[in-house]
Amino acid sequence: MTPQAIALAGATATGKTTLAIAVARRLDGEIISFDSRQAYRGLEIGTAAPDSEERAAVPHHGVGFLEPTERYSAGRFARLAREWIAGIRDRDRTPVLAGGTGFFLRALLEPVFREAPLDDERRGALRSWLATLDTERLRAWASRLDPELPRRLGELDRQRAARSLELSLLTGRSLCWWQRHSQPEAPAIPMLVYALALPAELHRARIAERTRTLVEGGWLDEVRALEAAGVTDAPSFNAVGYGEMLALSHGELSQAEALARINRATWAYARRQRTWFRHQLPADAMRLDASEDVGQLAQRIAGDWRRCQDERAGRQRG
RNA sequence: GGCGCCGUGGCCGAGUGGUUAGGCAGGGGCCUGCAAAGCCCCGUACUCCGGUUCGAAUCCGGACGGCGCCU
Repeated sequence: MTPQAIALAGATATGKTTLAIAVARRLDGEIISFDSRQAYRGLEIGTAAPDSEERAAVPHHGVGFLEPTERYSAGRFARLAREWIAGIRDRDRTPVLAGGTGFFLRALLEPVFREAPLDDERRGALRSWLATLDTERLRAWASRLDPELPRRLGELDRQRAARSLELSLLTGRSLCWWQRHSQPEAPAIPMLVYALALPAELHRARIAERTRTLVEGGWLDEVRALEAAGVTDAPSFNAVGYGEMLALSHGELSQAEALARINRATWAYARRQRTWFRHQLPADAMRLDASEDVGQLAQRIAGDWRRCQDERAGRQRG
């Protein structure tokens, strides 16, 4: 299957943005971010989203386009990304996906099932009601209506229990039923997938450096603007570090303490990403050492891509 | 030199004769529409040496180390 796009997956602070731009430059590409927080307008600084210079150099999609109060999800991302990819290919350019939200990337590689249309109001009402129940209750109820799920996942956490309940209650079919019987929402998109990884010690150093850079880049002002806009309880605001920066702004934390906490939280997040990319990527994903020279990495990726495209051209001729 | 206090896993820190304290840090893992989210799992430590006791991190003695005060 000829790949239709390139995907660069990597944990925070692993150099995806820079590499993506280097690759896009070589292949006349456009970048699609699969990052659940860089998508928000007004959180670009603290999420280390590509800056205006980078975005001027290469067209970007999926960055800074959502209101902080909006909800993003794997399904929504996948629908948007399919359009972006189609558009880029229509323009005879190369889609270069880059990001750290592995779950979003998967929604393209192994599309989620097509769900019966749910009434947003009923769904919202149900969610708020479920939010009031304690975890034990949710878990027991979800397991009763969807007994296969706990067998597969082990003891359910409340987020998954609530999701399962939402489907059982609103559609009369369990999550597992849908997964088995419903068609994928769209065909899978074949991609050349690369996983960027850094040795742990270096990775930690990069994270500390990144935190410092973000603060120097005006993170505090960004957080104050969000507070002034009254969105500190919006879905976007639980991005790493924003709570700490708010506390710093209020004088509840010293700058040193805030930075230390943010580093810890970022590392905890990076660890989860490392685990995801270690086990959840397609088996043919290629591993890259992100400490190598960006130019050489980009060179190699561009070479792989051209080879794939040439093979297709060859097949078509022959 | 004398007197007093203290000595718990990487760190903090409970525990005063017989249950895995706990927190932080660290590591591993899960993941089908909230994913920068939500979860799960992992360390038998008590400075050392003797003694008392059926049994000691917990009591007694000594050594060593730290802190404080005194001369």
